[in-house]
Amino acid sequence: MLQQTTVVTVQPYYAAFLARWPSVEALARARQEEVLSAWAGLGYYARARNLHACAKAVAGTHGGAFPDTEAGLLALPGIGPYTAAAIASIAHERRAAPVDGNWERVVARLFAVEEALPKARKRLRALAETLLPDARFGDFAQAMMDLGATVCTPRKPACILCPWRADCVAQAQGTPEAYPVKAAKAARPTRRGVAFLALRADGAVLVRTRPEKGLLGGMSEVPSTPWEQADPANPAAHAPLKAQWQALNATVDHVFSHFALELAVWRARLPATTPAPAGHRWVMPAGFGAEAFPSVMVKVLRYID
DNA sequence: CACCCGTGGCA
DNA sequence: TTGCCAAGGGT
Repeated sequence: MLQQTTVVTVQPYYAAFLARWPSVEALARARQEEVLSAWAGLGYYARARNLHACAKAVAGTHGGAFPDTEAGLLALPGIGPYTAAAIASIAHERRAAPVDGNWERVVARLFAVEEALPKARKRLRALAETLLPDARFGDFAQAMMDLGATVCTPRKPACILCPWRADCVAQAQGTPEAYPVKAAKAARPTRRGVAFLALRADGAVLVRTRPEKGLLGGMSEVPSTPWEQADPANPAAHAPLKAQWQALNATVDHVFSHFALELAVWRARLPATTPAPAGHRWVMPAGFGAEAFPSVMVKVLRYID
């Protein structure tokens, strides 16, 4: 959960997950829809699918115990170099360097690495390994992350408090904030679409499940046109059913990792007897909690009134 | 290797 | 308001 996500954001989700699935076996037995609905709002939903797959792998082929080596951990779904090293060092007290964004920043400043991220990643990792102590690997891993989070911060680092002040090349240069150097980011394009809010007389809303992979994979959504650079040419052609669609005087704005979305909302009211088209289902608001609505869809659903 | 993949808080 | 940033991983 903490991959690219802050502790404050993760906290309530983590507590809810442990309460609902107290063991790896329990999580392995869960259905993916349950896991995704419990993850809804956290983002990067492939993590939820991978976590579930990981639980199944550990419960099934490892007899319920996690591997205790970096290589063994790395073979599990959702566990990459960082997480494998984090578990190996913190849980198993093995000599490993979980190089996260904090480590990268600390190391980049210590050695005044001029190469820009993300290309510098391999170099930073190699430099990080040279810092590893001969004992207390778990403590060291967490100390590095906490040093980056509280002292060697992205802006206004508290160098005066840093135990490595005397060894830090960037500090000696007087420009610690100049590191790590980062490559220019590509501009974030805007995509547009129309969302179709079909409301049945009994209060049910028409919903479908997104494809298993890709953006918001496996999550629930209100049907919509494709999201593309240009305004949708003929939105009605993508409507899930024939109805008196009313274009609302409002748009939903949402920012994803690599594009911004402007979603117009069209709404229609239908008789309580209206059947759900193929691939769709009617869901009462009381059932929304069991759905895996990503944040953008929560915004769309505000226009139910 | 480059790109894809969410969300919310904060300066 | 805009951009940055957060305990990265998969393909």
